[in-house]
Amino acid sequence: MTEVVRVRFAPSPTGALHVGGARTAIYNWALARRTGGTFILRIDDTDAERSTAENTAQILRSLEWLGLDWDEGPEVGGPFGPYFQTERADHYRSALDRMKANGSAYPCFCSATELEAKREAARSGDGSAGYDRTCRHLPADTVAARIAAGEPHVWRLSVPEDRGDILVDDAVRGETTFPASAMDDFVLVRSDGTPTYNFATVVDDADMEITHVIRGDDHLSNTPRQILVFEALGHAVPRFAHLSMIWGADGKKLSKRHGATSVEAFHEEGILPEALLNYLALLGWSLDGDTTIISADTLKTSFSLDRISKNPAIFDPEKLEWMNGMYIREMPPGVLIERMVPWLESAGLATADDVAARHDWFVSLVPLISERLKRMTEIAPTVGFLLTDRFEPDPAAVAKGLTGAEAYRSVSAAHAALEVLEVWETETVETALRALPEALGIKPKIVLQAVRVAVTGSTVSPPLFESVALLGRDIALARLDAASRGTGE
RNA sequence: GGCGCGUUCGUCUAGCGGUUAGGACACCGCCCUCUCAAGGCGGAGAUCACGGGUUCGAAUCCCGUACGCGCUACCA
Repeated sequence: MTEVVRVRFAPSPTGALHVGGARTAIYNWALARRTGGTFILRIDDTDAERSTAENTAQILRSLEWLGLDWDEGPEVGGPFGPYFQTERADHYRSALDRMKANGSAYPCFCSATELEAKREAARSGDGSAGYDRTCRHLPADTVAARIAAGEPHVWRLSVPEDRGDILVDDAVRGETTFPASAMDDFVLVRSDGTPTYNFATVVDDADMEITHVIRGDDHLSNTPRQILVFEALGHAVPRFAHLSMIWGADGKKLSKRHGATSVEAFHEEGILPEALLNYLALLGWSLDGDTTIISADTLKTSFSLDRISKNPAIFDPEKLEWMNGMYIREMPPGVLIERMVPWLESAGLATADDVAARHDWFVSLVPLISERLKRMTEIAPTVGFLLTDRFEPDPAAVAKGLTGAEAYRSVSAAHAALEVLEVWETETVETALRALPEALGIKPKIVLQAVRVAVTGSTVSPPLFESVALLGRDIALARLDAASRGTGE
């Protein structure tokens, strides 16, 4: 049986796309891509209070940034639209009509205070189902009269009396059964006519012919209820896969306290989309237990539901950062240069035109810095001394490496040695500077650190000789001269 | 309270009856070295939550306990 896979990611636009949602999206997308199926994006915007168009737009941007393209949904449309729940009222209405017709839904006139009391009673009693089904067996004419009179009412699911325990066959958890007795006649449609979550998602999943529901763990307990709705609708039940939660380092729900949690925030903090994708994919799924660097292409060919782990995972920013560094290091120079541009621009160090104009210069810069970067935000600080027109040595660095008689002698000797170079490139610079310590009778580390601080303004920098070469004769000499006189440039 | 899920190095995980319990991040040491990194080599780190079973043999199968989490809403 070769069934066409149709999966969906259904975020609620009540906030930005956070890492938990992103991982859910990744798994859905990966399964669709690996199986040649369809990845659907649906916006669960039924919470009118908190849903905003801005959030929706941001979620779409985050998904795109991660490289998760959807086949049906906002902006691309598709044959099963609309893809915003708020635009699907007629679908919920007709689904309810079908359920009214087959007797699987009934109106309930109980007031909020009555329900509260019933809940109390149920909970202090044997703990079984919540609602006591008061309105389930109301005479038909009574019901008709009360509705005609405009009495407020909700519509509830009529859980079949003869329904046995409900089996959820979950791709990650295996088979779990829920006693039918624990299922109450929950609300499908509110008194204002809007559908509840458990109703709307099932109607949508059924209408959109979703075959696999991959979502957060928090929905596992809702699944038997949803299965009941699928059955009432006479629709086949999709396959489920419930993902464990992602926690913060303290084992608590991930929140701002733990640093960045939204995809957008990681972007702003210099994390690469391929690194986030890789890290998140591996947080709860494994290719083989040994491989840690996994590309989107690998995901597309090798992702499978049966290698998703059951246990909750703690989000580890350090590993993400390490991974990000890996991706930066392995990136071809030309590509890294392109990716650097926005960061250079926002730091005011260079424009795209500058980079294009000195392309070769930037290409030779890449190997000097790429193995020193963990985040794109570190680019500006590490190359700033090469590009800035307002060179300001770090006072602490000066105090440490450019203070005292030996340091000053080193710097002026360096100036003298470099000044006479006929060819200004890494090799000649290196030869000239390496000869200094012996000539001056000063330890190499002292000499070179003094030159480093003078030229880069810091005790920590890319390789010195290369840096001096890239900086160019005029600027390098000017900085050495300034340093030897203890003034600014 | 009821129902459900989860529990392997600090962290992410491999493992699916017989392994010296493997890998990765982080950590420590050494090498490399002009700083910082990167890289190489090595190390420490897991009584597989606990207690009972089943079995010749259990991290792996069964039962229970503890702890954590979720659902139990006219939230999603």
